[in-house]
Amino acid sequence: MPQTKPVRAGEFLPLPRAFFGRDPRRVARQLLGKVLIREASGVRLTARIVELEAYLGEEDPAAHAYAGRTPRNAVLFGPPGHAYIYFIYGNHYCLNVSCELEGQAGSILLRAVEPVAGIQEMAHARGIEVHSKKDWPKLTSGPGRLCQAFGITRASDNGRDLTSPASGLWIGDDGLRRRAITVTPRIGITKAAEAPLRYLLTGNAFVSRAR
DNA sequence: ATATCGATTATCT
DNA sequence: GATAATCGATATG
Repeated sequence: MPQTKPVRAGEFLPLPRAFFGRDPRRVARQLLGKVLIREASGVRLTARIVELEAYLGEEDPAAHAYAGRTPRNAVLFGPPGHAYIYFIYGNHYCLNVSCELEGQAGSILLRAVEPVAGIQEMAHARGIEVHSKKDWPKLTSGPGRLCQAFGITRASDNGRDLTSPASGLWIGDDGLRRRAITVTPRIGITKAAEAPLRYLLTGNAFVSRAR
């Protein structure tokens, strides 16, 4: 679903529901280069999506939906384009976007974004100081980091509609034409660890590093 | 530069 | 009781 309508600088168009109502592998590729937007109390944070992973639902042993629908993963079984947020390792939140048609439970894990606007607000939320651009990757390079930078928690944001600017957390298109994509195995998992389902912008300095 | 480890809780066995 | 789609600190080369 390529962007055709021109967009003014700093302006974003929301993505239609149908954008997310497809195979997570296709959605993942098309989501690279799009922009995550948070608008709360008059402040706007934006960051470009540079790394993500596809999870294939009930057929994917690494997916939270593998064991079927539970209270925790219910959002994944609902309509596409919504935020599924989970808490991990007793410390961190991670943000997913639900994909595929209702009843199927595919999703995309956002692993890294490149800060565009609201740098100081992100630094404050992360509890760190950024003195120059070389510090920016510490803000949002990693699934836990980007959630902290954007103030995303399960309590505040699970189930949010990411296609709607009114929700205060959404994904927009500014018309940028992305460059090449690199595909690798997913990071940090033990089941189905070899499947090539991690997608990143080739050469981008804000992707998370393998641990 | 890489390696190892502790934090801290929801979820599952 | 064990594990987990992580991170930051510390140790070591």
